[in-house]
Amino acid sequence: MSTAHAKRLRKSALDVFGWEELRPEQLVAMEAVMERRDTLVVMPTGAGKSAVYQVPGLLLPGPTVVVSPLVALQRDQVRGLLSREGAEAAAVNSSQSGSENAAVWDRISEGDVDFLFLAPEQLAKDEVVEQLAAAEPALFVVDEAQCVSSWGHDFRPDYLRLGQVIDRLGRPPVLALTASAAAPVRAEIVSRLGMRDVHEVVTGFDRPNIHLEVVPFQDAAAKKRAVVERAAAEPKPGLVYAGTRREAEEYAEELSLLGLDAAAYHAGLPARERGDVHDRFMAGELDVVVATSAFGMGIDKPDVRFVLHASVPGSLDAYYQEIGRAGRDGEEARAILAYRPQDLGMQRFFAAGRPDPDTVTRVVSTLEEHDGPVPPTELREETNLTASRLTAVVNLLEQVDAVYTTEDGELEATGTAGPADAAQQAIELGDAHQQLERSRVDMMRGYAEATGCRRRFLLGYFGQGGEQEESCGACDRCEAAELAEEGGAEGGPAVLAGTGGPIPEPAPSAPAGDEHPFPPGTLVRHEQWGQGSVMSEENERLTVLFETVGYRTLSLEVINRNHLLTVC
DNA sequence: CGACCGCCTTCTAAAAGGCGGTCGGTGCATTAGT
Repeated sequence: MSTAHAKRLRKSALDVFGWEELRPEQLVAMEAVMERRDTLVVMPTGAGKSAVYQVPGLLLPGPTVVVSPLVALQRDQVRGLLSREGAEAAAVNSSQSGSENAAVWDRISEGDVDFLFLAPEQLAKDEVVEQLAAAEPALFVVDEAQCVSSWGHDFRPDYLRLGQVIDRLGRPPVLALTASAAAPVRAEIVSRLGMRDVHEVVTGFDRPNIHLEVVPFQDAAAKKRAVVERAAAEPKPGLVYAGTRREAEEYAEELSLLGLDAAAYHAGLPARERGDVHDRFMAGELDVVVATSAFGMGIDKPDVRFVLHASVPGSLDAYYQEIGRAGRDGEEARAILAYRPQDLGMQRFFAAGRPDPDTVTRVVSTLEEHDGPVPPTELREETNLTASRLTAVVNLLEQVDAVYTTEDGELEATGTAGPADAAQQAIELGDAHQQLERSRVDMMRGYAEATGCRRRFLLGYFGQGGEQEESCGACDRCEAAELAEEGGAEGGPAVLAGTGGPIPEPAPSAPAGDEHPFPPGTLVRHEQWGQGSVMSEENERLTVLFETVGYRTLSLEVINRNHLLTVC
């Protein structure tokens, strides 16, 4: 049966897209889609993720809906498909006029569109969901699915509502695609989208051609000098990630003064300028782009030689995504993190974004005043909140069953708990999420301050710790360890540029005595923190992701002495 | 959480330090007003 699918898939891949061969993971994922299974695909960019929906999308009867986070990305995706003979694609978004969007809906009702691209905010509109339901989509794709977890909670809360949209569309098969997602992120994608009996296709995370390095600093000015010097010295082209818009502009300015073709990129720039920087970088006309986190999604430039972080990002997920833009061509590339512990402060601040208790209480009491369902727009006026802030609160209330959404997208209090209790529970849920986000910042710190192999730490975080050798040979820590071995006991654990910085502990000499029953991947239970899974081990310490409190690092010695963990 | 800005004070003068307030990252869509 699956071979029949495989044959049709291969034929369509060749006829329409001109692909002679499909990779085994692509084919496995496509077959799952053809069998109408919910499917989660985690593949590095450049591995042909889009093909996983493009090929089946043409074979399945009915349109394929693709949720895509950026309008600019949608335009490229539509254009790419239209260049294929026999593939009809369109988008509905606010960059097009009302009549243009109306024309797309006409084409859809006539069965003339194979692929429709939408942002989640479009799907928050009742009439959009109705028109879509009438077209009976054959497949619901969530592209860049890590956005569900990373943006859904505050920034773009409509991502958390896609599960309900899928319900209202009659639950077509769901295909979620992402380039990187640690286990808890994958679990959140699956649960938020309401995916069932999920077929997961996860390829390896390792990018062995990317050399990993962290350079510690205490002094801000010293870090800045070093970043400029390093960006100037590394082979080009490269990407520098700055923590703020202002820093991005300052670095770009300094690099330009050194005679480099450098440009800043952030969301505060005029759209024209952003497009211009993007195009020049892609065309190879720029040596360095200095950007905030705004730069990256949809960028697939093969020859980026280095990604230099002038400021530490807020999670290893974000860090991995950003360094993953280096060395797509498989040639040598470098990921360098200029690390100041103080820079974590801003990330902790960002991680604190949760609805404040007063707002939650206000929404609850306004809902209670109505004797039935309320349209969200009306609620927005009454509470005087922006759409995204209101949605973030409603998402929390819905999770604690204080609110539910009717068939036509209106909101109603369930009344199962009193208003005060409902608000309290929602606030606690918001706090729990905040705690998790902070623990992710701590994991980023763990990487930056790791004394053992960086790659091992990174892969451990993504749940592949067990498959990795002790030493990768392509990170600063492994190189330092080799040096120390060659030169006897002298030399220390690392040769560090910069001034000062936390003195790293000596590399663990780890005799044979580090046997224990908790290899990465083990499910464990802690008396206080409940169930969790072991993410990584380093330096006689285990990092465990607990379902309720996030990441925690525990010393093996203490675990053993106090019997803290039991294997589930 | 930490950096930065502007204001005030300070061993009656100019510069320096303390203090409080503000800001910091991602984008969709929509609206008001040329």
